[in-house]
Amino acid sequence: MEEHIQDRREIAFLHSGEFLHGDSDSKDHQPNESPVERHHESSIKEVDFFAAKSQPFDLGHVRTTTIVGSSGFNDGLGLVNSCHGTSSNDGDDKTKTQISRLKLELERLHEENHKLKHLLDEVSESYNDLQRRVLLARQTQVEGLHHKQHEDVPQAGSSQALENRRPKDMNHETPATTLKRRSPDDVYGRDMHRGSPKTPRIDQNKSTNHEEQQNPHDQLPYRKARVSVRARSDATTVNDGCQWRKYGQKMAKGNPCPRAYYRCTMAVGCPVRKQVQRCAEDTTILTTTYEGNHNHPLPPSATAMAATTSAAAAMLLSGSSSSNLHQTLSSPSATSSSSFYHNFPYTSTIATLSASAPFPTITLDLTNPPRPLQPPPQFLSQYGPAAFLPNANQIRSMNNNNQQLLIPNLFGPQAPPREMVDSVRAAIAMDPNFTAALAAAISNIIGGGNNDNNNNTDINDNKVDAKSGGSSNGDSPQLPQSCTTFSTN
DNA sequence: CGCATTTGACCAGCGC
DNA sequence: GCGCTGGTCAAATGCG
Repeated sequence: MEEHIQDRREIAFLHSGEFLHGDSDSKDHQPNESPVERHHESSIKEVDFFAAKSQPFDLGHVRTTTIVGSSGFNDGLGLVNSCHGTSSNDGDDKTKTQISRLKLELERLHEENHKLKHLLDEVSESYNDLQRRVLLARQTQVEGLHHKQHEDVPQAGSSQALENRRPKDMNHETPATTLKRRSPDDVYGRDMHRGSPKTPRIDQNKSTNHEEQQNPHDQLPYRKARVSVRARSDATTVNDGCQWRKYGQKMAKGNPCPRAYYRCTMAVGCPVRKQVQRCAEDTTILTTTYEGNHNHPLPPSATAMAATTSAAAAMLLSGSSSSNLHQTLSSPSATSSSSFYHNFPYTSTIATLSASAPFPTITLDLTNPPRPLQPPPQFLSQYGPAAFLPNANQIRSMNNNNQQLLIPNLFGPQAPPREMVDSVRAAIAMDPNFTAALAAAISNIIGGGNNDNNNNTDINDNKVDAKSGGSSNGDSPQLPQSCTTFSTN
């Protein structure tokens, strides 16, 4: 992708004829350099190349071509005819000169692109950091509000009870990479010390706590929410564009199928983990539960789903319990939202979060066939047609013990992740509290180089693109946990 | 030989 | 306190 842009840019440059104007755009890089110096440098470049390529030509020839080349004409081949008294060999050499100039320009442009890429990375990083702070501020604000509103009437078993638990977890429990016990930093530390003598865990916990006290940002409950994806697959795991390493397997209670534990190995210390388990009732259904946030650039095939699940997790963590969501959806006072939800086919059956669930979990059910429906005009204009492609299904509540908040079957099993992204984004958009999360997701897609082609093809070719570091999700700590990737098999 | 997977042991949280 | 369960570790094993 980036190569394409680079090539296009270079081709455009060549077509523009600007390369014949000496180093016209080298001003950008060396603003303090005088025109004389630039011209001189241009000549030197040519002389050096010539010296290397063809010795017999004298400097006068070279200077002549340099002057002509700098004069502004944009027909390189015309140079041969315009030179008096030159032989056909001279013409060939001058053509070679032009080619060499082009090559030099290409090299310079490659270099420039590299610099720009680096600059873009820095900007993205700053942007992500800022975004994370905004999310943190919003989250803190919302949680403080909820605590004030409900501290007199704590309701066990309600989603609010779960909400109230969160600050406690934030302060006294590590964000637990291992879903409970450990922080991402802890994991990183362990990985870094792999092979060294095992240290007592209590010491590790101490150091972790110390780090958390020093870094309040690390206390974000980034690992408190999970995103589950239910999809039909015969493979042992879904192909989500990331590289995973299995580190454990357990027999879970109430399910004859073992649960496998994977950790992301695309980067050292990446805290993202996933659990894969087949459904007991229907073994063709594979449930993949993601948790954590990638701390490394993602391949293009992984970016879309990462944004989706990040947004979903952000929805859970932004202070919006499912009850709030329910309220938002059903409230007549919710102007645009309610009007939208009257047309939204799967909003009426959103399940509620229960305190029985150890973590707020949002489930994307991809197992049911799609059902055609008509999007409301305002939705189309706001979110685009992709958000309402005819693969959206009605929400269904799962009657399992986890009492998960369910996003309904939004997509068919072979639906492109982009559609998933858009649909989930649309669902999330309905709660005002999700704005920050939504912004994070959208910016992730836009800024992360999300491209539809990649996503759409990757979902079909079923190949892990783990080695390609193309699109950059950037360091995405701004996104709440459960930043994941996914594509169906 | 290096890396990934397997698998039994271990640990922490939770309910009784 | 005890047992159950979920989750992780790490040595053993398999594979290319």
